[in-house]
Amino acid sequence: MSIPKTYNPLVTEDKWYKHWMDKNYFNSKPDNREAYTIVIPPPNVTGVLHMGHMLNNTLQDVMIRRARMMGYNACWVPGTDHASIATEAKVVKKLLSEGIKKSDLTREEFLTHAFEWKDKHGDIILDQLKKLGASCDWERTKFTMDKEMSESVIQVFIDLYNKGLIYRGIRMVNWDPSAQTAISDEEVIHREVNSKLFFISYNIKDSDEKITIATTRPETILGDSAICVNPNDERYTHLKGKKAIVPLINRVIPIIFDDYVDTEFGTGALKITPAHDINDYKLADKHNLETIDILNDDGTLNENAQLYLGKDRFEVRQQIAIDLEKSGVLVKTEDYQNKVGFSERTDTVIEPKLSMQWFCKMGEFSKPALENVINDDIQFHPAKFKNTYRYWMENIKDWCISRQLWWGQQIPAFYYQGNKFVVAKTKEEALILAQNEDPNISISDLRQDEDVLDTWFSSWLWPISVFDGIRNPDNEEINYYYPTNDLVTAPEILFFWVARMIMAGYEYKGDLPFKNVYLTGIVRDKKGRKMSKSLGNSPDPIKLMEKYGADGVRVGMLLCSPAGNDLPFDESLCEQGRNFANKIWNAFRLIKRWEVKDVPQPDSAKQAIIWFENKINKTIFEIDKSYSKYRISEALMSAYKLVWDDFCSWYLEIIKPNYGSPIDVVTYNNTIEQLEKLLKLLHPFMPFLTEELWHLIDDRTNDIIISDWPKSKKVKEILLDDFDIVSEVVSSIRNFRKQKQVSNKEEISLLVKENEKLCRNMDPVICKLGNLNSIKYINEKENGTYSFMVGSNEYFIPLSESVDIDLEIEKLQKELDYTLGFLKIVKGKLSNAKFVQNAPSHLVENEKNKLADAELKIKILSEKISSLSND
RNA sequence: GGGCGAUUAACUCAGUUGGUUCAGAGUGCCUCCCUUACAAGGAGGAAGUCGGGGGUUCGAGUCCCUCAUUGCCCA
Repeated sequence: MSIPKTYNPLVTEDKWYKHWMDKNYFNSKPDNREAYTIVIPPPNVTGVLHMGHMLNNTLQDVMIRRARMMGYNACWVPGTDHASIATEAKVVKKLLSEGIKKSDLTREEFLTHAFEWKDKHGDIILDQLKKLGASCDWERTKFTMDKEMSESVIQVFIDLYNKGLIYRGIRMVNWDPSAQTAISDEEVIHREVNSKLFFISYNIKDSDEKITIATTRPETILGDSAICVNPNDERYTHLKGKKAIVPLINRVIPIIFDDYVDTEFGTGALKITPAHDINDYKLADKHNLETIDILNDDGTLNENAQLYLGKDRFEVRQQIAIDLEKSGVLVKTEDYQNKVGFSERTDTVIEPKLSMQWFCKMGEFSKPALENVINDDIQFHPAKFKNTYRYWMENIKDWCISRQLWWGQQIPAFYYQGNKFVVAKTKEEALILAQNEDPNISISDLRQDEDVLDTWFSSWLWPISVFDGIRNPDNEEINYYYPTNDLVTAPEILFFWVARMIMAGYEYKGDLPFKNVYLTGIVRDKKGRKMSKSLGNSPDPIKLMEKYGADGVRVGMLLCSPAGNDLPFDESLCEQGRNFANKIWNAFRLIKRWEVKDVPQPDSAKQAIIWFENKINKTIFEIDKSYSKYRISEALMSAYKLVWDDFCSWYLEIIKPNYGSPIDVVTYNNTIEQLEKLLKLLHPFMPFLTEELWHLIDDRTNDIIISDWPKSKKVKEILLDDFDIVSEVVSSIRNFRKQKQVSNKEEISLLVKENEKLCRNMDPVICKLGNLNSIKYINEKENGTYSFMVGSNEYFIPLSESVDIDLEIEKLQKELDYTLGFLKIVKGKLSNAKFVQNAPSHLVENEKNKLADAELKIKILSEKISSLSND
């Protein structure tokens, strides 16, 4: 059989993914095994796969594949969310390009278009995940607007309303004039921008005096209902009881006093615009001021503003500055940096706006949600996020859950007789409730709330609703799969989503939704910028996978991604991943090309097997430990080094038969056994390559994806230590060959003066790797040789040519100096009475051993130097 | 402004309850080698005052204080 020199992932990946699907390995059904469950953080239906998804889903796939191999009933539930704002915006835009305006459509017509769009584009991202190798149970794929998912959402809304946890109220909300909807605090991104501070003077009524205020939003003076100063500010105390006149529109407003005002900022006089600033609103409430809303929903000015009717707020900001200047009331402008809120979805400047919205009370929910994270019932990895979480939970505010959109679950509130309303699942049920209030009401009097619910109001139920645990709280699936095990997500949505799922979990299941939360880093480019579509600095994951193979990209992503730390992505990481795949491929090629014969097993091979079995056992132990601490990149690195360094560079080199010679059966079989273990350890990271090799090793029907995860056995540490000495001896021999330009092909011999006990079992290994014809043990040092030391033992290689004595002495002197320095430190410790008294006895003992070793070594080195000097 | 982190080699990061030769890994860099699995490779090598300063301790990368720099969250 001829095997290509380089591994070609393209031909194997699709083949094996299809095979796994055909065998239905990803599918899970409740049985008597223990469940291991992950629910995917549902990507946005409008999304295409980006590097963040790659990282996130690779991690989930690693966890789920390992769990599957460990014998759990592994279930990874995939799906998407409906992303109301983003999707609606996309659909509106698409319709507009076809000449259709949203306002010309009925709600039903619009939703038909939206679902058409979803059917066409909504699953792109899920198909892309298949390329990555994601072993999701695709039969369970959910969408947050599926019928049963929506029913769960509505049921929860009604339930919370009936419990008094959902209410309707006028509040200052974050208004997105572009999407024309309210959004939650969490969807507002505050950014520092360069703006201007406008100083505007207001006349005082019945006086020649003026009062000057400073604002970054001059257009809002049209909505002013007071000017506020600090009662302790002596500049203004005489204005008590006076009124000011708003420039341009000449509205008369009171001057009020409140110590909220910072005397240092601006002029110390603050204009109050209750309808458009949250702090002003609070002051207005306190001082009973009028509220004048000057903005339309699209961000243009309305008739309350009196001027600039129908013009956009930013246009007005420019114009009003000119007009104020003309009127001589613009005192000055200053450059100013301030933070401005932008919509996460549309990147439009958010306007604080008073409006009637639906809110969900958070106070009660936050208690168990906080407590169970603090006490580690739910563990965060890394734990540092507990602090951030605690802070948020302790300062939590009610959640604005209504959105002025069509794409989403319509709020099940039915109005009648103006603002009276009832909350019910259907209009028919609502009618019964309404008739309790007023028997004369007919169904045609009922009008359903136009708004939909926030998308997060769907996704906070995700771990429950994907198993239908809201509608059927005691069904077999929810009882089996819930609580789920691990959640992998980005810290950015810790509050949006993770916190709220925890709340919903305790509310609706009385239990945590997941036991562990693994928070990934943010994928950044080389310059440290977050990868984003708008910056265009993100590589296309699909192209990366075509170039380096899915396995290569998976490894590349994981190599440098410790939990919670940002990942400065570089394509070279994927290259490293691809190279690793190729390395394993070639190790296999080497083994496979050997001719296997019933010949005696060389001692070197026998020893190598004993050593490598120990090494692999120790590494399995370490890998399992890393997994248990969610240090996935550490687990990968352990496996990487085990394969590359220990298996390829050491083990295979030892057992490799001479060119053209056959290998003995025992060694061969053992090597295959070890290789299979390695492939299993690698499978979660590199599913495609490992499945391919698994079947190239042997034509078999069982697959590696469902094979048993290797179990670590007891490790004989002493064997590993002995091998460390061997590798040091071999390295020294290689150095010798390099320095003296002695070819590897030329056999040499080695003499050993054993000053401290040496394990000789491994000598055949040294002979093999060093290409030695013999190792002889001697009692006296040999002159005229190249020499080196490992520990306190001396090694000599006889030379045909003469030795550079000065160089040898220099080398020895260097080592002697180092050892003397070391001795000094050890002696210092031991002569310190307090150390000897206070330190644990094993440490003192250790220092004594170090002292003895160092003294022996110094003695040997000194002798060598003096004998060389005398020659 | 309030809160929480971070600072260890050129880069990205480990370093557990303070205690072995503890200053590490991977990448990169430098030297040599197209040797018979792999140049997508092999064999070697250099590289850090653990951000600065103070303190606790027999002992500090690790604990405390302080300063500097920097990131994130909230207002």
